[in-house]
Amino acid sequence: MRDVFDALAEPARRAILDELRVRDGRVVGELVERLGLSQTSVSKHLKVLRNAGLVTTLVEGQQRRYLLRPEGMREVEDWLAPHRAFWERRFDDLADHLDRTYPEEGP
Amino acid sequence: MRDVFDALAEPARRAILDELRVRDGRVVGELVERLGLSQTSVSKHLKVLRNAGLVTTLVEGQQRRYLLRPEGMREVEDWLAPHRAFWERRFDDLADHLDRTYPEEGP
DNA sequence: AGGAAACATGCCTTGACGGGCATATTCCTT
DNA sequence: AAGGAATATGCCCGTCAAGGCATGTTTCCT
Repeated sequence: MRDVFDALAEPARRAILDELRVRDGRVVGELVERLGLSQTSVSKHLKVLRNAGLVTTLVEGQQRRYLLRPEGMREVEDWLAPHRAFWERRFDDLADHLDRTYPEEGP
Repeated sequence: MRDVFDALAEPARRAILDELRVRDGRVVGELVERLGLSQTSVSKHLKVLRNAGLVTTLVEGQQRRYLLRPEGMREVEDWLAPHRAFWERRFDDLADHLDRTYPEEGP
């Protein structure tokens, strides 16, 4: 079972997530058509996304509807949050520096 | 040249970034010691991180100091932002639902 | 100058991943 | 029951990444 970061490393998988974000609850066929990938590929990528906890499946007769699972992003968010804090502080420092260097002005 | 998501997929590389976040500007030897990885491995991971734009090198004599490059995370943030918007909306919806289902109460 | 320190890099091997094809599975239709 | 639709999965193959080892490169020290 691979983790979330691993799942997000693949462009096709991010594309699938984007597609679901625009319209959640698509069935495999729709994704295949919209992304121009093979059905095999899409199914496999969906499996990875499911194992990573990023999507859920809803069985509907012979088709399966895929839904985003927001909690799946939690792990990413948790890792990213401290880093965001770090870099925002850095940008603030830069802004301060610029303010002191070019008071009341832009560079 | 691999992209940021690819770079972040490797646990060792995230560990390096964490290490730099705690104390920015470490030299390779420090990272090797603190992470318990081989020097070869660390150097290679640093190369990937540099190519991804996540760190910069500062040459200091025979050692090289590595610094976080916050702008590198931009790509991740840009991709993530719409998704965060999505899942926060979902959580709000869930909260609303709970509020209507258990008014003035917790479940 | 000679040697050690601190990193980087080339080579090799192993393992994992993604793609495609064929096939299995499940369900619907008639 | 039979056939077809919608997905999943097993297998094979090519590619690529990660780890380890040895070696190269640059810089410092004496």
